[in-house]
Amino acid sequence: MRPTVHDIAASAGVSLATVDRVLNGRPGVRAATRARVDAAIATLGYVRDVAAANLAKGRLYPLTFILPDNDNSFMRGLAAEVEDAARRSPAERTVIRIERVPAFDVQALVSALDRVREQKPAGVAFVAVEAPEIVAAVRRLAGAGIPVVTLVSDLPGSDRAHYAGVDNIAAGRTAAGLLGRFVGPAPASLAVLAGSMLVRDHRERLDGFSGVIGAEFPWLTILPVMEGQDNSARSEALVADMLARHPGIAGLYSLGAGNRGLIAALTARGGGAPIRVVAHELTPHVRAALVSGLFDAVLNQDAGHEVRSAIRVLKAKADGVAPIEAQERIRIDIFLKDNLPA
Amino acid sequence: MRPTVHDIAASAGVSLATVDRVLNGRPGVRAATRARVDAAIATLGYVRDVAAANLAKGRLYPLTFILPDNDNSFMRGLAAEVEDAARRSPAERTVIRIERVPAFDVQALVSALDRVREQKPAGVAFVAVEAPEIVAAVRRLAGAGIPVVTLVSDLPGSDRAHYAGVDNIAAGRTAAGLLGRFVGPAPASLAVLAGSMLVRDHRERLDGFSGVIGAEFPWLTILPVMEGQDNSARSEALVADMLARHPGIAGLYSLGAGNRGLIAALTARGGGAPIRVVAHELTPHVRAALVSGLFDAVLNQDAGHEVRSAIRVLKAKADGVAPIEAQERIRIDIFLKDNLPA
DNA sequence: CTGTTAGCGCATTCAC
DNA sequence: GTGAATGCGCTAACAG
Repeated sequence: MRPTVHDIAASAGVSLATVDRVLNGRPGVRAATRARVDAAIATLGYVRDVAAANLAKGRLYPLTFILPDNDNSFMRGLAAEVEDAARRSPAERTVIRIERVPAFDVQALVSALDRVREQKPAGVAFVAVEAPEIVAAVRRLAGAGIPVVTLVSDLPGSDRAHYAGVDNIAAGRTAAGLLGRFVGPAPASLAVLAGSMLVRDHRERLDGFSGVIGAEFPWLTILPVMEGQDNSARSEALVADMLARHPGIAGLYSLGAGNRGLIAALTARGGGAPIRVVAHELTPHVRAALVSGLFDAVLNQDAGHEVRSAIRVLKAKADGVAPIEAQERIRIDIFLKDNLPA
Repeated sequence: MRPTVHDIAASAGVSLATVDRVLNGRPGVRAATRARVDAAIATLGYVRDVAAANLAKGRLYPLTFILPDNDNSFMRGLAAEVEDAARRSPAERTVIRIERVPAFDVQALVSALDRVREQKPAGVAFVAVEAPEIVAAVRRLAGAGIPVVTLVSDLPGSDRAHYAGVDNIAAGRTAAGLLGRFVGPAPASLAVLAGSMLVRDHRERLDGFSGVIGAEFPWLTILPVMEGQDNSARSEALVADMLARHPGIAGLYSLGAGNRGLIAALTARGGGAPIRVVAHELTPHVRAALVSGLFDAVLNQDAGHEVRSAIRVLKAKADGVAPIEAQERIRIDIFLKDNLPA
């Protein structure tokens, strides 16, 4: 049987209350007494029963998720996962609030972060936009003792406690490793379709991609990056134009959203030498393109994992305990048509 | 505030004990009374606090893992993950026992399963070997009300409650999708190194691989499968011989263990046309081969995920609740040198 | 068939 | 500074 507070109280010759004071580092215990209790804890190998402690405290974890009101498939899926988690809240003693902010709007995000801070939640998760004002807002939260987790897009150099998202440089490198092998050993050119070079994920993916192509596939040329603003119509026009002007394109890396437009342009093109395509995020349209053979591979981040991980980490931080590191690393999932999930 | 058993007792005009009987489906309650309680539960939107229930029950989950005493890297890693989980036991109310059995020994596994059944654990996880005797032993466990989870290798057609492992047919298909694209559009031959066609994982991987090569890369020929018995020396000899006799080999799929021998044979070969290699399980040797460029891609199953998933599922089954499906699907991780985990 | 009561392991009043 | 008593939400004897 595991030792309980009663056992250590008896063993140290003190009362439950004193044990509790020592356990929770509260004042009002003489150093000598504290030492006796600590000794008992150590020799008995006591470990506190967190569930019982939470029950006694009636502890809840109010967590706030700040999500952009973007309406692309990925963000909708992310929001759905948060709502799912909210549905499981009772069992996990969490109380999840969702705040919506306009996408890519630094001021709106700053005021959301400040507003949320007033609610004094046990933790905050948000999709970061990179700006000094945001770094400062996160610092204010951390200063108020509220742990912050960045979701999907990180904010390096800030006081965020954790990043629940993929390594985007590795993602770009991986895309290059795949595409470089797919197009073969003959000189050819590669097109890149991004959303915007202003967001960190996209920049990192491009950096990783360019680095590996340059170093390991030097016979391949990367054409000037198309910035489709994650918008389908714009992406379609850009890609159609690019395909018309560069018949030697053997591969294409789509590192942002707006894949509907890309698919349309590729479909319209019809014949010609095959173009190998690697894209991001397994949305329904992308999935269809994979199945039809239009896309060759898709790199995906599992929004459900990211959300559940963010919650686990925030709870752990709120309790002052360490999360299981290996469990919280978000993988880059690679899908071919052959390993699509049911 | 969430409604408690007291609230529904008051609302239904009965005592706590009756509420508890209804909640836990125990006998000794008149249908009419039961209905009143159910109604109260529904209208108040009661959800039971599992933590409190477990505390009251003093419930522990004795779980037994039966692992083969194989000493390849993967199985050692798996065992280490189980031991890690055992270390976290107190916090999760689990009591984890590990039983070792000789690898691939049906009789030993059967008697282990029967022996474990006598201990009446709350659940059993084991690496299946396919045999009717094993199916029968699992049936006996299920008959005794003990949920069984197969780990790494499944036992279809048995009463196992869940399979914590990857879809090996999909893995083989994925390997084919990668290798087929890697070797390019010219006729060539592919070599396959397996452990043994007697184990289900390996058969399934080969089936998936052959299917996709035949259907989508018909210009590629699969050479007769080499069976290295997951043994390095034997694998090395087989591969060296194969390479010497078939200079047209453009790709190799290693679907079992024994990769040390494969690496030795490939290294000894030296020059010649490049051979693209896809292998399984990210062990230290395989990782090094990936980094050096000898291997192109590795399919991996995360043993830590599998163990944690098995535990979650067994606890859920023991409680008679449904696990989060999406969380329990074990993915096929694909690694290139570009996305190796730290 | 139903109700009363005493805990599970811990935190928190309030006295001493 | 320290201790005794009470309750968190639920289960499990034991009475009736």
